[in-house]
Amino acid sequence: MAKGESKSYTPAEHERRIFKQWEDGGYFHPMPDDRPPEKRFSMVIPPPNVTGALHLGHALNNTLQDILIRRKRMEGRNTFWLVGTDHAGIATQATVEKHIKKTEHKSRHDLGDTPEAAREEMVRRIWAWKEQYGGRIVEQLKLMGCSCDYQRERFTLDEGCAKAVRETFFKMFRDGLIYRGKRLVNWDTQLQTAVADDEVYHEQVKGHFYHFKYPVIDPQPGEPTHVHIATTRPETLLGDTAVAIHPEPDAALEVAETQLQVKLREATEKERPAIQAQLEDIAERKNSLLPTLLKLRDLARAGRKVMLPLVNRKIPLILDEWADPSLGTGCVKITPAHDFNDYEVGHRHELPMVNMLTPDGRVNENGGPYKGMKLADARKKVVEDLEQLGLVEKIEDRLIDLAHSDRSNTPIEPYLSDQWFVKMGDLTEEEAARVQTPYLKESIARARAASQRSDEPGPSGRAVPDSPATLESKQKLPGLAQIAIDAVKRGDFRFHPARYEKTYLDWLGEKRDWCISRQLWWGHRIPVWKATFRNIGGSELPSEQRKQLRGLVAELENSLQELGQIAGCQGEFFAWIDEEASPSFCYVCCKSEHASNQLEAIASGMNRARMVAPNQADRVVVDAIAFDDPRTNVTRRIREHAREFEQDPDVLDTWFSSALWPHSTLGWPGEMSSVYNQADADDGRGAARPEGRGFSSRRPSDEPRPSGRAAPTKPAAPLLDYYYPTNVLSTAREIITLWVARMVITGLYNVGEVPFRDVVIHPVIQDGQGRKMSKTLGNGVDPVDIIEEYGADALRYTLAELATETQDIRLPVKPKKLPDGRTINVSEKFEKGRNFCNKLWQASTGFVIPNLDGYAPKPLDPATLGLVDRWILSRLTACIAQVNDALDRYRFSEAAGALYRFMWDEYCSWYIEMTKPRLTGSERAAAQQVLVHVLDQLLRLLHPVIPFVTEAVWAELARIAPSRGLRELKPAEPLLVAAAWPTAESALRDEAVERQMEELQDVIRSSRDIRTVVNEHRGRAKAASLRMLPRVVIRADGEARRLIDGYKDFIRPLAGCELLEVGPDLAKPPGAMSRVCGTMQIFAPVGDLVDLAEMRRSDQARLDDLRQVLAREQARLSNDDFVRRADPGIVEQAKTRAAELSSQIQMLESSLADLA
RNA sequence: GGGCGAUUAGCUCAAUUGGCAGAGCACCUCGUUUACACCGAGGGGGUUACAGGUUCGAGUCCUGUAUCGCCCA
Repeated sequence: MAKGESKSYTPAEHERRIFKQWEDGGYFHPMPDDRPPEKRFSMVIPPPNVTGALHLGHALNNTLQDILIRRKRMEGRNTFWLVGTDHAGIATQATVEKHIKKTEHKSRHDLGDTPEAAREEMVRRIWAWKEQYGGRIVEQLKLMGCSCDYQRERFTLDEGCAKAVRETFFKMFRDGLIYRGKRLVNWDTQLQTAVADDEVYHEQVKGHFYHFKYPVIDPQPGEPTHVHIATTRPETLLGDTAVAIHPEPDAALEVAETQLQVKLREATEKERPAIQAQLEDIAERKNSLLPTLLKLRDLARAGRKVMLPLVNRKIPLILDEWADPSLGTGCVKITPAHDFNDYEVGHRHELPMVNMLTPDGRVNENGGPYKGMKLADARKKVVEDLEQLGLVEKIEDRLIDLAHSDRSNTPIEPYLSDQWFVKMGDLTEEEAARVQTPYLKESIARARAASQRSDEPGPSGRAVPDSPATLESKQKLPGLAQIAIDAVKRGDFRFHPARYEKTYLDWLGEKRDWCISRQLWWGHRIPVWKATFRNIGGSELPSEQRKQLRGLVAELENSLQELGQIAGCQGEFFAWIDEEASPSFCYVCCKSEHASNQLEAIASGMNRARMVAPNQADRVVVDAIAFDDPRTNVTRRIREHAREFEQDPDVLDTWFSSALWPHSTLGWPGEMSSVYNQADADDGRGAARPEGRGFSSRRPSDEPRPSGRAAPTKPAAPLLDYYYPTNVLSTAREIITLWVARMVITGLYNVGEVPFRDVVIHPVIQDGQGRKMSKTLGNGVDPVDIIEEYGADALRYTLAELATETQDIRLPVKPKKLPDGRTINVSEKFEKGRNFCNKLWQASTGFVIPNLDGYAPKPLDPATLGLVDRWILSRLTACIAQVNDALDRYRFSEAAGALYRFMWDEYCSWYIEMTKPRLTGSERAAAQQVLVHVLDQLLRLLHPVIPFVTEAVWAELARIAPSRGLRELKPAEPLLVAAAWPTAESALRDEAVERQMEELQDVIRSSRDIRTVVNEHRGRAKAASLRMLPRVVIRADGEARRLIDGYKDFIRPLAGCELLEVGPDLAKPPGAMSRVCGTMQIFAPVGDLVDLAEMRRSDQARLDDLRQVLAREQARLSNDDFVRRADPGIVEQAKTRAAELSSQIQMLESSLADLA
């Protein structure tokens, strides 16, 4: 670029080209090598939803990760950042379903003639959708400059993940950690699936509060004839199995009253009326309601029942504290199958659970005459019918907090259904005995050993051998939640900021079982087959038959193992029966898809067309032996035991595969050389093999794998071996529970080691009003828009600077209309990033590079350099240390701030400015060399944050200054992405030089200040403003004098004065304004330039300020306590300061005196 | 209901072990000077939400209140 020609930095001209250079250079695609563990660095990306797009939160998170990994790469580590996407079960399926509904007016069930065909077609459609939109995420990451290994991109539904999912499921199933149970779940009647709590949102809707009466059966004289209940969901009456009354309504009311009175005493004026009203309500209840409640309580004690109207079922009155006498009617209808609280009550009282709902939201056969009606219709009809019977007391309007499905926006119904769960809680001895997985098994053994030790009285004497607590703790053996709790308590990994450890521990401490089944089609299908026995059934099982049943399961299991042996999937079947719950069938879990295919073949009646063997050799084996070979008869025997095989239709919760992400993506299940769980690998024995097709939601178009038998042992997993555990996981706090905790669990369980060392929780970006960014509010910012408007580096810099340790950050958003008519959301905040990049670009390509004519670096000793050079080297050293320290502590904002201040304030505003005059003199060569060296180091430091512009400048600089350094000259690396990270050379830090520089800066600033004040007044007087003060006189002595004298020539242009005089006892010129810098006094004669009376006012104000500060300091010093008790250093500081101030005040006073 | 966080300049946020409350934007004045107007020089702007307490000294530690937000029920 020609000198004098200036051009702003234009990101679009550089970014794509530079990114391609990085990728082509293979810098993001590492290979395991011989670097030791401390010279490696790995991360896995939190996989975004494959059909979604990156939002600003992703941009923030990925910026932070990229900063970390780029620095580590420059430090010479072997760095690996795994990238990929999540199949996001329900979100993706719902999106595609919505799309099909809109374009074809079909539901997913209409996509095929048979349910199976519809399912296959739907899955095909989702895959097609994924192909179309799934690439978007990766594209966006590349636009941002993220240095992920794009060649190793993964997907939670790919083969490797499928394999890991099956392996994990199988192990957990075998260990007894996965079970099937009836539970109340959030049911989405539209999508017909259970949805997780985090997929539910609550909204206030207008509804009614219905008051009904249920008749008491055979009321005696004096007894109530009815119980009064109130509900917002009348139709659930059909599923009522009890009515609850508080066991001590009188006492409960007393307690409530006392509490309110206490509250009233402490209440503010504003709160009083509400509390008063509540108190009156209780008093009223004591009169009117309590007598009835007491009678009902007695009826309940006597085991009396009420008649449930409409369906005419006799249901008991029960005593339970859930019925609060200070609320509603004091009695509560109990519908255990359709209400979460009632469910708990139902369990406490062992009530029957009557489900009255079909999966699509209609009344089922338990609803008698209402069968087949939609819930809304049933509600109307139930109320009408009760009216007819005279059982409706009143109907009130009321706002109801109603749960809605995030995915379909329909109201959630609590629904009792069969689901698969992972057991998270502690284990009993019996349960622990089933565990074979090494890590868990050893944890159990350790806990057992520890509890035995604690039987002996400890040093605290607190462990009493026979106390109930000890007995209880002895029985508690660690389950999955506990091992993850222990890991963080041991310090196996750390949260940043540390406070989030509490979130993690609190959640895990609840040890709530994890519902892993989803009634969806998009996901990993649950690898379990239900085998229904012949000739066995009924829930009441005589002991004789029970024995027979066990024999049957054992035989089935044996036959299956035999089949496994023949078909090459030995040890890959596991049969389990819950005799109590399901005596007519057992579950068979398949470890591989190949094993599952064997069952499928048997299930489909030996339909050979459906057989899928991994290769021809297997096909022959299976055909020949499993079906026809009279020597074994194994399939015949299996079919003799089981009347029917049916694969579980559900898929797994997406988080199940996400939980495995850090190890499944690195090649688990495969063998590590330093493997922890060798035993487990042996246990798997059998032939692990590449799978034929994706196990679940399989892609019909998938090519069969090349044939050929796999090695007889588990494949090696070099990535796992080399990169696991990863170093850092960076994510948002809302998924500490959903994801982080579960990754720790599976990492320990499967690999025997936590998946990461540091968990970085970044803040949430909100809009300017503190609201979440969302589509509905239209306040979201698209990172791609920001990249187009300001450049990727601007986006990254701004986000990095925002990333403090707080939990929310606000980003004021405003819409902007583009020339093409689109309106996008932008934020002025990004201008700071853009300006920052431009400043760097201008300084480098506009000043440094054009001034390098004759650049000829030679080894030099920094100690021989002048003040300015030594100063910038000292500041550079400080900056390197600050950035290192900040990044080591994951303080991204601090690092960004340190870089900003160094680049802008120190390098540009001072160093470059002070270097300008030196470029013409004898210092030219050294100035050029230091100028280049500091820029070189600065580019390296900035690269992780703003990789594009730094790489662009790097290339420009290399053309004219390929060799750089101070003591030692080195050729610049070809690309900055792989250049060495700077080291802070403590020898270059020179605080004396920094202090001297501060004095110079002070003098310069004072002079500029005078000039500005003068110009302001000249402006008002309509006089032309001055670029330079004609004369500045500095009264200085000793060190200060020598300093100023030595640098006079470049102080003058910076200070903006034409003539500069320095001396120990220079006379104050007449009509001069003055400033004080340390021990120096600065005078600028301005009598000819401006009205002195005005100047006097300006100086007077300054003097007053100083006097105030001095007064404060003196007050402090005259306080005995301060002088006696404060840190001596602090007192000394205050004394010095006071002395300085008073001498400065004196100087100013004297100069002010003759300014008139 | 439980937990966590925030409240500092008009806005968005810093402030290390308690020791002189700062930055960017916006605003005001001046300036197109030889890298940069996406710029430079200078300036104004603060009862650190409120009420107590500990301390020689509190934005910082403790207690309480208010408001806002998030997470979990």
